[in-house]
Amino acid sequence: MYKIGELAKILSVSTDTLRYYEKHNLLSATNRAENGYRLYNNNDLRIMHFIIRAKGVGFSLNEIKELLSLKVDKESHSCDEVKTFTEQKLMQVEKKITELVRFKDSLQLLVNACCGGDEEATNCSILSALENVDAIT
Amino acid sequence: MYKIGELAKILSVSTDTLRYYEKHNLLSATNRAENGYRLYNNNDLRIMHFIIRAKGVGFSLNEIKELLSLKVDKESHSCDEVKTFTEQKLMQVEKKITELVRFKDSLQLLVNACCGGDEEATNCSILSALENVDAIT
DNA sequence: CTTGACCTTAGAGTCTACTCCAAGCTTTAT
DNA sequence: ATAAAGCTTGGAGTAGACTCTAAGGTCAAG
Repeated sequence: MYKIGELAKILSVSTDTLRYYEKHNLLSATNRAENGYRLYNNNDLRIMHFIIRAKGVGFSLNEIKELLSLKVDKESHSCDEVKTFTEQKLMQVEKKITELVRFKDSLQLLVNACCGGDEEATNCSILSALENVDAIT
Repeated sequence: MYKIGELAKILSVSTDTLRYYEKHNLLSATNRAENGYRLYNNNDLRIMHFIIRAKGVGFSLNEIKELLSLKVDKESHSCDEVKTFTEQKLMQVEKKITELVRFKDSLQLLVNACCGGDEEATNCSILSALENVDAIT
């Protein structure tokens, strides 16, 4: 069990952020100590890792909340509903991956083309690198 | 040459957004008509595509501005400086790709594992899917 | 047994990235 | 020729995601 400050340190986020996420129903501490302190367990840690990763690749907290609430059970969502929603997200993620790979290629091109040789290149920007990638695509 | 409204339509953004980017030095229209209207060309269009893509995969406008200003020339940055900066970004992008692939695997797992069979799964969440992926990683 | 670090809540403040509004000029359609 | 649509600027307003402040309770170390 981690106190809020301990979890925050492990994750390199602020305690305020953790309380903010709780307030907005992304993650609440599994239980509380008798003194009222929040107590987080390893599952909470895992969820936070997920949130941080998802945020890093461009998902909003609302989207992340939706993803976290994805559960197949009789009361809430049917299997088909979850499947449809998830497949949509899957397509989004695949698109992001494609774009990142393209992005990566541009950067790689910039490093190689502009700084590969001995002499200094004088007119070498991310945009001219992108131009080439766009031409290929 | 596109007027601001035309470019906005092509890109599915608002004219306000284009003016906002100009104000914050991400992209200014290449020239102006005699009446003062902004006129954008295909290069501007290309830059906007880059901005939109970069934003979609989690880069902030400031980071994007930095990327766009990457140019190798004597006055501003040396080849080595650009190379170092770009390689850092490259690592960031590679990390994002790894995370997205992992993310994708989780979602795939959710679709397959929870909705593959005929009967309804009752305890099937993105988190249990993630648990498996984490176990592999 | 008190000092300092850490915890609580409630609420205010900040930064980013838009988004909207007002007042006025230009262009296009009827 | 006049109205609607689109452009200009400057500035205000908003949503999302924190971040900070105040006022107070808890706990380990000296």
